[in-house]
Amino acid sequence: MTFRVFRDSVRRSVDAALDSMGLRGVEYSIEVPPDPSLGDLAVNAPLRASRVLREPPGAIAERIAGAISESRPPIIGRVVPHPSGYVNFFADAAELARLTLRAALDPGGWRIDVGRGTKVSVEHTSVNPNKALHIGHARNLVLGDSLARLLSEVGYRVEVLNYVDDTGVQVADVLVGMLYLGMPEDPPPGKKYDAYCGDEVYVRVNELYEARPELVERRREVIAQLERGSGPASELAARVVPRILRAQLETCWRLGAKYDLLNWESHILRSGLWERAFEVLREAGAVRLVEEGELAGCWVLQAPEEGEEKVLVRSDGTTVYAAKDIPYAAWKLGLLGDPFQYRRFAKQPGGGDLWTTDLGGGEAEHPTFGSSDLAITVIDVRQSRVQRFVKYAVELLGERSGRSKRYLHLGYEVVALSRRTAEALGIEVPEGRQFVHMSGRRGAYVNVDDVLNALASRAAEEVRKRNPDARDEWVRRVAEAIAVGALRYQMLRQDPNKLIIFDMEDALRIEGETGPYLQYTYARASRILEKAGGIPSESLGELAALLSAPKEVKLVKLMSKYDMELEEAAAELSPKRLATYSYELADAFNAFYEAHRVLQEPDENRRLARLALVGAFRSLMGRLLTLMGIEPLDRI
RNA sequence: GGGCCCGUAGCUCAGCCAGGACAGAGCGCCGGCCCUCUAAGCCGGUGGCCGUGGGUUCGAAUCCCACCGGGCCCGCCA
Repeated sequence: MTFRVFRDSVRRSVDAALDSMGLRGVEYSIEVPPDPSLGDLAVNAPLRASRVLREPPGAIAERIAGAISESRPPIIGRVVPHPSGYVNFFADAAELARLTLRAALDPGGWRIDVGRGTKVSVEHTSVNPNKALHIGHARNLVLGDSLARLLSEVGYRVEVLNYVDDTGVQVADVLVGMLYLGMPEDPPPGKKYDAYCGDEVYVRVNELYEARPELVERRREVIAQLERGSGPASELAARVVPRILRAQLETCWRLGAKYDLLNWESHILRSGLWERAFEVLREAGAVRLVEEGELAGCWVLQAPEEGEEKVLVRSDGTTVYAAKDIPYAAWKLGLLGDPFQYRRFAKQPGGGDLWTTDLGGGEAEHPTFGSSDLAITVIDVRQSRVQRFVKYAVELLGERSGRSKRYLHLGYEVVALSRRTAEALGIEVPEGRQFVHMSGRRGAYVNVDDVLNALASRAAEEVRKRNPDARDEWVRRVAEAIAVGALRYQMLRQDPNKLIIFDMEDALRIEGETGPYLQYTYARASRILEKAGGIPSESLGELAALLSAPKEVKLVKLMSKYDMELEEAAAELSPKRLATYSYELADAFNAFYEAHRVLQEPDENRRLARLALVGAFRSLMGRLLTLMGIEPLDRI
């Protein structure tokens, strides 16, 4: 409500000026000038108008500026025509500061509601329950969790889902190892259960398939039992899978993620949802039985482009993997009713229950799940093709039921390992390649827990250096928060459609554009406020006018764009923007911090004004960090 | 063969969707700054025919086309 006020005022003033010059209807854009010394906003109307008027842009700029200067609202300061054909506008610094400080310091202020209660489900993480999370999964989790936080902040009702593929090949591999190869169900002492199953059992079993082909047959039987839900493999799975899942969740929670509900593939398989979806798709003519050719006997989905088709039901009557995604997506949007019961699965750190679907007797009282207006699925780009079919199918189901429902695949590129890091792990890197893809089956990956542990011990050194007398418990806790901040920021700042080449040495950096830099800056602000004993709450208006030094003004301006930045980030489903904006803010704060004293400022009013500025910064940075799932720390 | 994504400073990346005023950060490298608000910081310097070639436009890193280089996807696997 602050920079936006300025921008809207500029738009109104320019419209009025154009009107008075007989130029109504000239299209122009409002931009940010390349150099702040030119102005805070620039309008290119003169360039556009010069085509119509056949007059040099510079001259038109002068006329427009003249027309505006006469009567302008207080938020608009100077209006400066530029010979290049722009009219530049300066916000009135005092007015902008007043509005910004007030909004930022008001705990209930700056509420944004573009979601208006629209229900959105965000599915993320969804790691096969047979191994520990590797850093690729971390990218998924961080993207999804940050997006969920962001959407919730701007007024959407968000439901976070985590899909558990408990009937797939990957789980079956682990069960094969335990059932037929004598691998113990319990891990060796000190080994986390998900890491044990993934690093040892899963990898070993996959090594053996080639030498012992009969194991592949065993696996087939295991999968059949899992789908049916009976037999010795199924009984073993009932113990092993939840145990792995809980170990994975420890890592997820460690990273700050929260979920509302676990959706189990086995439940979806037995829910009858697929049969219902299939029925509707067939009636709609989207699915057809192929009569001849290679695909004879298969039911295929025809979509979304001409000639593209995807087999959903094999000629032997079994369904393919993609056919499980469709009923799940339909459930998310409430298109086929709700066949599930629900019960509590776990208590999450920081409060809040994690629920799970159930097919045999849930709890009588439970929140309403599913039935979202928009379903967002966070999965890597390799799934794009399948996701297009899912989107097509489920949106078709929506149309058939006369409801407007949307399905969105939020894709992102995978995380690969740098040559240096891969070689350090003993992974062979082909000549000429700068990176290598991770592979769970081959054991070629970097676990999230290991990265966090390395980061935490690195951070602990630094924290200890600065706080020699602090309690170990405090140092440990702060170092952990810094480790999470570092990893989350790294995963967030990169554009989702760019491959991340993970390098361990690089990842352990906590200087420069990193999460810890933001946390450090936040702590600086916190300490000033702590020592000052509080923020002035009165006469903010007069105090704000004292913030006239360039570095103060620059910081205020950046902060004044908070709501616009959030809305933009939400509209683009781009939590990355939060990372970029936060870094700019921290940068501006540090520049201010180095240039001006706060506590030692001799002029009392100026001191109070700066305190208010620091308080406003701390408040906004704290909110941004929280949205990114990075813990704001008052002291580090 | 078809489709999607990436190519900007030695390295890692912003900026591109909604085209404009000298192309920005971080890391690295060189040189400065702790006089009690945390130097995980700050200031200055170094460094780029924005992959190539066409086109559209008064104007292109940004839009369109072609090409080159790299990645991914195209299974009755999951």
